Amino acid sequence: MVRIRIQDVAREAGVGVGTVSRVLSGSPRVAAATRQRVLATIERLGYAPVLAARALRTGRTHVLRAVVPLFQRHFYAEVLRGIERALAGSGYSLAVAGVEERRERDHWLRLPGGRTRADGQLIVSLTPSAGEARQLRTAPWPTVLVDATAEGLPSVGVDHAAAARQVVAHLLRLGHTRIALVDCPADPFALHPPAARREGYRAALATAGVPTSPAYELVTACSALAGATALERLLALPTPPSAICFGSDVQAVGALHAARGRGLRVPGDLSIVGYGDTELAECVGLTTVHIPMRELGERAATLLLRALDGDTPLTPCELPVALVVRASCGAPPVDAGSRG
Amino acid sequence: MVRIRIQDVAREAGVGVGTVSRVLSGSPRVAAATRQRVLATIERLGYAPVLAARALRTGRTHVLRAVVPLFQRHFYAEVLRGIERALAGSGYSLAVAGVEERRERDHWLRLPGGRTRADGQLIVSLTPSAGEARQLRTAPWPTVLVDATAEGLPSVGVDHAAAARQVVAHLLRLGHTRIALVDCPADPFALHPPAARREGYRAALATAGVPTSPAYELVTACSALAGATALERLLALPTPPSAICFGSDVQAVGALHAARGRGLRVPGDLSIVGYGDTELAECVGLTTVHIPMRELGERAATLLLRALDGDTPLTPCELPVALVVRASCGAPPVDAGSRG
DNA sequence: TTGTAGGCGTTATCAG
DNA sequence: CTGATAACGCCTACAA
Repeated sequence: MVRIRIQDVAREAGVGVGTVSRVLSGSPRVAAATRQRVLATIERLGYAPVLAARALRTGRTHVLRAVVPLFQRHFYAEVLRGIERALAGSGYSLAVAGVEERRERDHWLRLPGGRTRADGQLIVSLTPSAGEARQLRTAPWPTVLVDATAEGLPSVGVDHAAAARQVVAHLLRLGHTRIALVDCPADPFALHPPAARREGYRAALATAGVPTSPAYELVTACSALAGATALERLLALPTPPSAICFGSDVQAVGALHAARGRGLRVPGDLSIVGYGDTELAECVGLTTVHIPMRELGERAATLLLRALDGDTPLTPCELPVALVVRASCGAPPVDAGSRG
Repeated sequence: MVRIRIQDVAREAGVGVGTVSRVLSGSPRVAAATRQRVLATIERLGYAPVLAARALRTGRTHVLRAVVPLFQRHFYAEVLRGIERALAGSGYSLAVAGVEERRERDHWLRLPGGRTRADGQLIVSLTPSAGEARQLRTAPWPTVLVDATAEGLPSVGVDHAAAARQVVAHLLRLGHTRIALVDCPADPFALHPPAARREGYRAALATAGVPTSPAYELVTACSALAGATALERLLALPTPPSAICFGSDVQAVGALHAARGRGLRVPGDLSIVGYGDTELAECVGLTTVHIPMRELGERAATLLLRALDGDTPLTPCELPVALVVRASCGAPPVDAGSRG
């Protein structure tokens, strides 16, 4: 199996390499008959261009990179899927740079960044520092942030504050007043805990005139175990909450299971709300917030593609979230209501 | 921001490009002092080689491709993570080719295969046809199959038959005799339903002298809804099973939830076993089979790397599975046991 | 141990 | 409209 070069096609078709190249790039400056002949020869010989040569000559690799923290599996799996879909048929291929530790994160967010020179970059759930953002902004290739923002960089995300407000409003409507928040970091490497969700939570309570309490605000890891542990902590409080909003479905399901194991009825004795609307939530009937992960990826990739077409500047976009009401929330128990 | 070439480094360091290249490739034929000087210059100038040029020259792209069906999210997410880990620091980057439809599958399994010319390929959960396998075998670059097998191709997987035998043996030990199997296809594009799990299931029952029944063997989609639907079908049988083995955790959790919604106690009235041991299973206390997805990816990538080092031939490898006993299985209800 | 030159397969520029 | 030819940046003989 010998490799066929553009030269071979040219010789076989009785034309020059330039013509073959023009056919390949869809240039209009080729006679229809010639084009047909060249195309037929390409087909017959099974010619496929060597991308490295093309990349060397043009300076474009036709590779896009996605930098993804591999922790929140449900999230990144769906986002990647969306990206893939947007890229299908675009001529670009996707290089995935998985990030598990700080060193890797820094490596990929620092500019000259790594092995494969990509034509553009998608950064998922990772917040660049001011310095990193500046570098990214002045880089020769575009970067789009997904579920994160940074000064001057295009991004696609959702309004976590609004989402949290919706959740709390729903619980208030059901009659709850003792509502806790168990959050988890979106960016595992962020220096500060996630602020948006907490602000939405506080704002919704403030609007309703319900006092907040530090004891009702926890931040913990994004795992079922952490969710269960947080639940225990809250239940041990002198005045335990009658409803808990979690920062992720995994935590919520872990807590849900733990609560039932303790003999608590959900939603009878305790209401629980997740976040994300992953498959998990659907399986167990968890009320949650739908985060359009797939669309996030798809839109971000589309945006990046557009930037590559020279269609700058890019406008950041924010996708809507929606409360998904399932079976894990109800009215607070009567004894709890009286104490609230 | 101007691009720095190897030439610039050479000039700046007062050496020839050959020397710089030798330093880059770690050749021993460079004086220590010269190497130091070159290294320092590289650092100072922030030089990074243009991979396309290197690829063109050497014929190696240093890109590995993973062909992955994007359906079974839990599975592919973990496998990808394992692959990533194995590749970290290897100098190879990972191009992910997501497969959602038959056309895409065929595209990637057919040889000249697509945009990025990769140095090697990992195919996950997709079974090549005889013809495809032959082509892959004679290809100039190696392919490793993950959770699939094909004549003459190296693979890493698990023994699904043994896994199913373990599950059934466990249920038999608990006293069940009316054991159903709700399976799902591993390869979404396979022409035949998955055979290994079913064979293990049948073999275990046969060994125990328990008759099998076609009505107890279902194959359906890998979703919570499909699991719930299958449950309904089985419960509607004249003699419903007292235990159900599922082909995936998602199905099992869907069924678990549906069963409880129907007022059945699990494990009191019905025992349920999942498959995979995804996060899902842990969250809800599902007895299941641990499939080492991450290790699968890691081993496969390691194998591929070894092949790239010329360390052929590759020996297929099979990773062990293990039953994970949680709370979803118990003894059959007494009335059921008497009828079994 | 080091420098020099040729070529990897394409595309793009320039004459024709 | 088409054909020759010069880069693109790097690696690697080969010569020094």
